[in-house]
Amino acid sequence: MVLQMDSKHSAKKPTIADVAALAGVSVAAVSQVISGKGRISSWTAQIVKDAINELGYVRNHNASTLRSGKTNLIGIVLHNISDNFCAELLDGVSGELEANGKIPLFIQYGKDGASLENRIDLFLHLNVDGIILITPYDVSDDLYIRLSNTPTAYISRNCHYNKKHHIGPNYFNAVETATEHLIKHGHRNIAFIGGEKDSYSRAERIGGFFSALISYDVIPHNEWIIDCPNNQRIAAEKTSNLLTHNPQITAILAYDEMTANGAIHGIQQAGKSVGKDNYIARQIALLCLENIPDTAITNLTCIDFSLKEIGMRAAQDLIQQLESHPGQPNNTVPKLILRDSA
DNA sequence: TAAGCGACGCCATCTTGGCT
DNA sequence: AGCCAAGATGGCGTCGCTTA
Repeated sequence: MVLQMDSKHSAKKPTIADVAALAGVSVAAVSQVISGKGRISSWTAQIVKDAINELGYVRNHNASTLRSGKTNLIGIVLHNISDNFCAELLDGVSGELEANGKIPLFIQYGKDGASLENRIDLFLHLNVDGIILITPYDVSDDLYIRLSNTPTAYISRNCHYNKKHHIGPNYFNAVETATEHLIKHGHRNIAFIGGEKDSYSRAERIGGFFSALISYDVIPHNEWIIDCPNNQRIAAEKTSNLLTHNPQITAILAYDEMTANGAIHGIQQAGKSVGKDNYIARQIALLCLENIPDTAITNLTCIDFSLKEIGMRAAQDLIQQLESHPGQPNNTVPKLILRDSA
């Protein structure tokens, strides 16, 4: 019987009370040593630390959660971790959370909304302190209601900037900046290639494009705005066709990296080359509306949406909510990365 | 005034005891 | 036997008090 009790006792994890008993101090004193708060002499602190080492004591996270009401867990729900958009955002989000003592947990969901709601419910059952939702789409009103009692920051590709705690790439400003750059370098005949017709973010990009053209008194040509699926071959065909029938075009804005790569081939098929020199009428300036890393083979001028920075700002917004100082995340300013193509 | 301690509260889950 | 309310349990953080 005694042996059984001893065996059972030895298997039990040491608690703060065990540490206190071994150190000859109160539980409160041990707690203060562990947290670094309160007034404890260095002599007592050292005795407590020795007792902790001797027993192999580790603070019980569940008990700490019970007392403080905080888990320090932050649930990150994202669409697809292998997607560059999500990966870059996640880099910023997790870095900022860890720097503030939070534990990021992430989970991905499929395309169906039910799966997204299941993932969110899972985090709510885990009693996370807050949630960061990274989604390609705008969030439904039902989901907003479901998350209304949980501090949440939203990042999405197509976001409505008037919604609270919502941040995302500012496509309008990005394309406005890119178009201005081309106009300032003498281009008046600029085409826009790429994106699906029903895409919200494409509409936003075209809005920025038109805004820049109009503010510089450049006449927009609707027939030079070409939609295109995410397919390099089709982008090449459409670019070649456009340039063959409209030789006055001197610059192209490409929707994304795939479109830009297709456009390079299309420009060559039309008997021209990619470059900044629009005076000899044989070079087409090409500007990609998506960040292309320096390591890429092509040397394209492009727009950097600062996705890592967006992730950091969303995490900062969530931390402010947790500290009961809710603000509103400021959107990042897209940067133009100048290279050889435009 | 520094150092240390007791008591309380957190809250989901389990146990106990009383009642029908 | 079944149900329900009340109490106990787990480990920890912190307020406010006591002691030297």
